[in-house]
Amino acid sequence: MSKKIFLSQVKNEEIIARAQLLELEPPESPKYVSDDELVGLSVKDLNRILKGMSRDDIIKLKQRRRTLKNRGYAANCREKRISQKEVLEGEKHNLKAEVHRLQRENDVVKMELNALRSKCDALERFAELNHIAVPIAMAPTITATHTSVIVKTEQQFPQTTVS
Amino acid sequence: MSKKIFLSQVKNEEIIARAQLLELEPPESPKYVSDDELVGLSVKDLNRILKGMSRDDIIKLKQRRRTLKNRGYAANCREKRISQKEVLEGEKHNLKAEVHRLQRENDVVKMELNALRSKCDALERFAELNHIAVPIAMAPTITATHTSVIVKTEQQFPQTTVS
DNA sequence: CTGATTAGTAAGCAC
DNA sequence: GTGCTTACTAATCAG
Repeated sequence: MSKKIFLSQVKNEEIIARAQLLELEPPESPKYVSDDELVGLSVKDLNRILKGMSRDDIIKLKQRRRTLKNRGYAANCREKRISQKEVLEGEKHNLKAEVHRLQRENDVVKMELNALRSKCDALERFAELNHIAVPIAMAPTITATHTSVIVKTEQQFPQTTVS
Repeated sequence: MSKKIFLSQVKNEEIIARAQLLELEPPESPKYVSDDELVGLSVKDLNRILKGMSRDDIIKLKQRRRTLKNRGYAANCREKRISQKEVLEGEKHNLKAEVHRLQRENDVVKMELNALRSKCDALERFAELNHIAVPIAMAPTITATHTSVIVKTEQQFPQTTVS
């Protein structure tokens, strides 16, 4: 990849050539207006400069102003396009990070759930083995029907009844 | 929003004018080559056509070919740009969907975890109230230290010992 | 008229 | 020489 050097700002040497092409006064003349000046001029100031010029020169100067303005608009448009792309890429990057964060969080919660489930199962088996009847509110219930959860235990809860 | 109608394909009426401007034969002449033909020509076929032409005409025809090629390259470049943008937007959309899916899954798992935690707590309180000693493997342990988990119960587990 | 956007053109670069 | 990308121009549209 080499650095691409494109035609961007008009070279200084070209200013006179451009002015001559447009039949305007070269930089030496007080009537000469540089590109930067011309685009920056307010309509009021522009008319002040246009005073005393021939109709032809007025049309040409106005056209040059329009062209210069268009040049700026085009550059603006390109810059906007690039920044919009960067915004999209940034949003994508953030969403990717969020997905990874949520996946990690999910894994942690699922591990906690599995650990707690093992413990709960053990308590219930302990109760059953020792013939301890627990209140119905604490009785084993089948809750692990969510397919979204990774369940490593195939243990089926035995139904116990109140004493 | 009105439909923008830009200059795209060169109008048929302009072909002759363009040819005359380039000092080439108009469509009636057997030497005439249309834009589509010219860009589609292989170098071999191009040279066949160039045979017998003046040096000037050769240069001009080659330049026209290059210009036509550039027109296609530019269109191609624009199309690529917008398709890349669409790809980015699609990826962003998919990631958003994935984030929402993971958030829902997370909520489900957390609710299950909280429910199971309540049940486990109740079993342990029941054991303590009835002076039932459980094996150390099932003894309450403080596991809810993960800040990522929404815990609605501030219940602190009492430490029990083996019988 | 001003600003934005589009297709086309030429220049420059990489292969 | 071919293809791509860039800045620039003119045309066209919206406000």
